Amino acid sequence: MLNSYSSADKVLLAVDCIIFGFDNEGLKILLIQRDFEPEKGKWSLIGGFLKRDEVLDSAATRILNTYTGLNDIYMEQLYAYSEIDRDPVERTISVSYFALINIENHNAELIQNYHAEWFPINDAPNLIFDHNEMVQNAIKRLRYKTSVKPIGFELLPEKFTMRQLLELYEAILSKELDKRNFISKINSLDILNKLEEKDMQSSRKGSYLYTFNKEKYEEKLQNNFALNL
Amino acid sequence: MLNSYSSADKVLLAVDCIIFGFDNEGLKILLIQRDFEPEKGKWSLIGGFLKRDEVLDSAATRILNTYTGLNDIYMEQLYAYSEIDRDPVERTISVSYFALINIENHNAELIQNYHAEWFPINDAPNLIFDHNEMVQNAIKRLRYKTSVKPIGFELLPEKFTMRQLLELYEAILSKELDKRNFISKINSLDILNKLEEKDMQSSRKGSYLYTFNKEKYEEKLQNNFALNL
DNA sequence: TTTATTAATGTTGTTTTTACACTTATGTTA
DNA sequence: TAACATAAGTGTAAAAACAACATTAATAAA
Repeated sequence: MLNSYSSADKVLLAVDCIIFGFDNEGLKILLIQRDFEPEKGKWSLIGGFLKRDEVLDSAATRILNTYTGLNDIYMEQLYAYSEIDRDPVERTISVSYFALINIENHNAELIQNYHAEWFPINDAPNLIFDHNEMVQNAIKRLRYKTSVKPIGFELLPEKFTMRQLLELYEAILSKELDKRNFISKINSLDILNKLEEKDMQSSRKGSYLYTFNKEKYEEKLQNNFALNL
Repeated sequence: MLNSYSSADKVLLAVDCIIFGFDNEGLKILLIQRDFEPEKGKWSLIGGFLKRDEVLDSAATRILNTYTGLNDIYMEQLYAYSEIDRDPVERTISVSYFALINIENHNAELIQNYHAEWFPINDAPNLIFDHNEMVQNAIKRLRYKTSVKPIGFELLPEKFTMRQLLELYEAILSKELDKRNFISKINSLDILNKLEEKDMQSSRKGSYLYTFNKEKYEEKLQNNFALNL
């Protein structure tokens, strides 16, 4: 029985993560300042190499966990980048993943130790290799996903206001949305719980807080829907 | 200067192609009967290994060309499959690509020599490894693409009737479409040329033949659109 | 000339989407 | 404590898109 495809070439396989977060300033990505050559000191996506006994999804979650301390995060494979000289050191194919995290949840100390930092997506530094392209493609995918899955919620704190949700969608789609139409569309999805509690930070009147209805949310995650915003 | 990431593991990287075709019997995929171990004699997607000095897209077009003789075919990268034992011989990550070809154009002799064969998508043999899953995901992607790009046209002969186009879309979406609504939606895209010429095969009356308007077609390829069928 | 067959064509009711402005609640300030 | 300032909350009407549907037209064959 054959036990190798001996004539075929082997390559390094990397995983790079586009980690999206959202806070009151807008949509951000988590970047790291490389502390090794090549391109030491330059900004980069968070990444690492696939291990021999590891599945790509596991590598992505391992890498995310290493740099943020987070587990059980929504991640999705995006695309394999394979330009010959994309990494000048050695032929490396990189598979990109995107993750959505609540920006307040991550381990701040950890990311500080790694020289990682959040940047607004429209005001991020130039990145090494083909990472700029990876980010642009990830944004596209995020926009698309947003329209077929109730995915944006991963980015918000547990309790949030309608305004926060609206601003999140505006940041993802980078366009203004009509407040009333947005609210009625979201309500028609029927995945939110309106709480008694109000958030008094943002206004005199205060605005109601919402949480997701986990069950209905999971249900919608299964069956795609169309959310035309 | 660093010239290797010496601690990282290397793996084999394969490319597997889901090749869609369409004829008067419906939507089909091109499969090959393996003539090497493991799983010799079983049906499989057409695939091969990435070479050291080769980009994934090139590998995909090389493989497609090898088995069909075709060049300049629309191909798109889909997904990287990385289960540890997906290939029992050796750890292999496979990147799937899908291609759309006009079933009458390929080199029939070539595919015969390779023991390749067209199968209706709903009546294909069981495939090796994770190839069944790859095919199912490719069908999903094809359906999606169809709704945002005028992509299905790649599968038709140069001149085609509205009925053929309708049946192609019905096959891709696997549902019946209303003929009149379909035609008016297609016409609203404004990417077809209606010829004087009629196809007299299918009826006494004959039905007008159409070609794509290349320019407008290219234009639509840039800017996504929504085609809700 | 009749017949049989498929092609071609438009309208209407329903649903969805968009555009749009005033009132309410409440903390702050005079 | 009354007026004020601020953002929250709410509904409707017009326009656009969609879905459902049946008749006439062209031609080859009988």
